[in-house]
Amino acid sequence: MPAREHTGRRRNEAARRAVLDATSRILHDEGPGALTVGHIADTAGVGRQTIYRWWPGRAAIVLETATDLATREVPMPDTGTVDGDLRAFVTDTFTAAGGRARPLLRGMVAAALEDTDVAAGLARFTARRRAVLADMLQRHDVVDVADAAPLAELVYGTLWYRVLITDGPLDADAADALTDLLLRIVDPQHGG
Amino acid sequence: MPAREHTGRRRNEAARRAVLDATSRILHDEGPGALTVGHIADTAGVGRQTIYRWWPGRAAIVLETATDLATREVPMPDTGTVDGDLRAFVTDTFTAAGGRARPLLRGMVAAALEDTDVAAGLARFTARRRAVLADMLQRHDVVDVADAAPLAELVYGTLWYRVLITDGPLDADAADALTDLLLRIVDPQHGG
Amino acid sequence: MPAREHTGRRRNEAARRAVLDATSRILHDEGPGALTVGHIADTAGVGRQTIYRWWPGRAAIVLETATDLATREVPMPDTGTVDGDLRAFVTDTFTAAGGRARPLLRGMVAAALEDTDVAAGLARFTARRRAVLADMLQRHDVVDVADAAPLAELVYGTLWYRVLITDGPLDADAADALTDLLLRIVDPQHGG
Amino acid sequence: MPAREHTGRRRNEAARRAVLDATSRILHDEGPGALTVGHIADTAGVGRQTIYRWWPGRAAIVLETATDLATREVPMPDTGTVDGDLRAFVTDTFTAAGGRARPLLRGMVAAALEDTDVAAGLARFTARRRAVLADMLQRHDVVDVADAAPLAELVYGTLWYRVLITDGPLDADAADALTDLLLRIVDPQHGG
DNA sequence: AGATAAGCGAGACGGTACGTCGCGTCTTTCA
DNA sequence: TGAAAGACGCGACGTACCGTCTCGCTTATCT
Repeated sequence: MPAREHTGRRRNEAARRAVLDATSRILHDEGPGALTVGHIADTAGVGRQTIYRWWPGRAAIVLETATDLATREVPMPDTGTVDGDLRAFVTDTFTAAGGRARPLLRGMVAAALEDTDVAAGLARFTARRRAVLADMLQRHDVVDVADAAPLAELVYGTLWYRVLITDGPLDADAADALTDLLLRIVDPQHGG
Repeated sequence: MPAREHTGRRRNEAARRAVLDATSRILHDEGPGALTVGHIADTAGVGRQTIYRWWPGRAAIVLETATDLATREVPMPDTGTVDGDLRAFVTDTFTAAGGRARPLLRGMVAAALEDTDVAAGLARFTARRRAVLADMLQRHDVVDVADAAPLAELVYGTLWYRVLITDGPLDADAADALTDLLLRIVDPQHGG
Repeated sequence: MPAREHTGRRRNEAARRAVLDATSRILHDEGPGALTVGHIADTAGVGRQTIYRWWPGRAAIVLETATDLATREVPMPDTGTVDGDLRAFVTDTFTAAGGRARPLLRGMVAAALEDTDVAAGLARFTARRRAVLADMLQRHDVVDVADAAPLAELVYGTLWYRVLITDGPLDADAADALTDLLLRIVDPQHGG
Repeated sequence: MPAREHTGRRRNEAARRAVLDATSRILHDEGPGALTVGHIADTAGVGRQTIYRWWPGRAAIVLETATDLATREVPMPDTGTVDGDLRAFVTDTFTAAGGRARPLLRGMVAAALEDTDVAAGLARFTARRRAVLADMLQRHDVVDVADAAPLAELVYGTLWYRVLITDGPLDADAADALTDLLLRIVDPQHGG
């Protein structure tokens, strides 16, 4: 009586999900030190070889786990104003990153720091996120095209800084405070 | 004729320096993957036990190496204007972090991500750096007390984001661009 | 092209043999001081973990090596007389122990002296050897049952004494001399 | 307040005794695995360097400890008969070796097996003991000169065999049994 | 329908780094 | 000035993971 149906000579999608879930769960519950390939395999109920068949190593698993999760979190807001859109986006982003995803983000950077391929993947992933935010900003004429990218970098710089360095708060209040600050760049009268 | 004088029953300061230097050199020349305790010991010409006698593990060595180095880099500027002081400080900080110290900073975060004690040390270290910058900003009346800390966080957030995530530029130009952006918060007319 | 065929998830018997052979060779060629687990592993072309997977430590390897070897050395003689059988057995035993096996026997005792489990194994091994000799003696009526065991002990006592303490000769002459002495116990007229 | 008076520039005899006593006590109470130079030094209340000033290493300490002890144990009997003298000598020797000295003897062989100098010392020591017994036997005309040495070897062979291999009994009964056996060699009528 | 092929859980394998322990040497400090 | 204290360079210990491999099985696809 197998715990998971065999799929014969086709890749077993359930096994893939089990690996990603196990990775996420281990990082959250037991910390990054417990994230070994063997432990992932055992937790997922999967053979180690199955992991190496589909991922080049532990780092790649973390990257895929994190990107899989992060992509389907932050929707694109449309409130009609820069203020509203930016505030909504930053709030969504911060609360997502500050919650259950936080250990995953930390794990992703740890993986990137010891694997250049993963570092490249992380760079690509974050570039995509910044582009989304920059696009949103440019929809509003008040923001110069030249300003959009730097502003996006300030948002994500603050986010990662708190995730990685200070373990600082990433909630609605933090998002509001940062939004206020950024709006004083976008619209100088704002902070008046 | 020993390569290094014994100091009898006192800690050998030369051995400590050799370990920190070896750590810095390995991170810079061979990358983080080569930073094993055994390799540090060999490079420093030191027994492994000597390392474990004084440091709890590899992570702690990296932390000490980085803090040792980083503390004696950025001097306190005094040009008389916010613009001048901030620009000078950010430029010094960025060029320091963007040069030889970059692999060390990356190593420090890698170490912090796998050791809570080191994470606390890193948090303390970075808090000290932010405080220095915030103090500087507050010397100028144009900056509200409440604004100083957030501004400092934007500076270091950007710095670490580029070091860790995007491997982005950290030079005088990058410092200028960021300074311009921040001055639009400090002094709304500036960006006018 | 691997130097040794993998056997998948079954124990690799070739690796086991390589370890035992390496142990024997090291003890003989380089002495007991060179018998470290790492050196055995390197000589056998085996990972250290493979050794620890199957043996609790160096001592157990030596025990297995020695018993493996010693068991298939001394055949059971059958000349028809006590004199002939005893002489043949002692000669075979002495020449075996006095030749290439000598460093192995010394190593086995060294191992037993630092590991109680190995000591028990050694006791069992030697008891078996004594029993073989005692059985042989009892096949001849001239020897009382009560005498067989003590006589066997005299043989092996002498053997081990020379191996461990005096490094004395263990050859055909030594075997003859001891046999003569023992026969004066078995058959008082003999020495007359 | 030192536990032991310093003696200035002369060797401190009390320290030597403390080391030998500590060695004996550790071997007896904690087993051979606990016999490290550091532990001897601590137990003796002596600096490690003091040990290395007077002994070449751990093995030499064990050798000296054991010879020191063993030499002043077995007196020379004189009952007037071979039977009486031999029985008394073997009994004294066995009970001495079978009691508190047993771990010391085992330690001495362990030391000899890893140090050729100690092995030579042990060979010398045991040769001396055999000579004492052989001399005693030769005082009685019934024993041929040629027989004395082999007989002595049988006695000590049995002793060490039980100490090192079988952990067999070494008491008055064991001594009696062996003596009876040997007397059948010395005097063929004896075993009638 | 039987043969074949690929994925799977399992676990042994050759390696490498870990952190600890003991060795024998060295210098300082104390009495 | 000998001895305690203890740091040092060295190297073996036993453990934990890594990434590779073979095994014995299951299921889908191809003849």
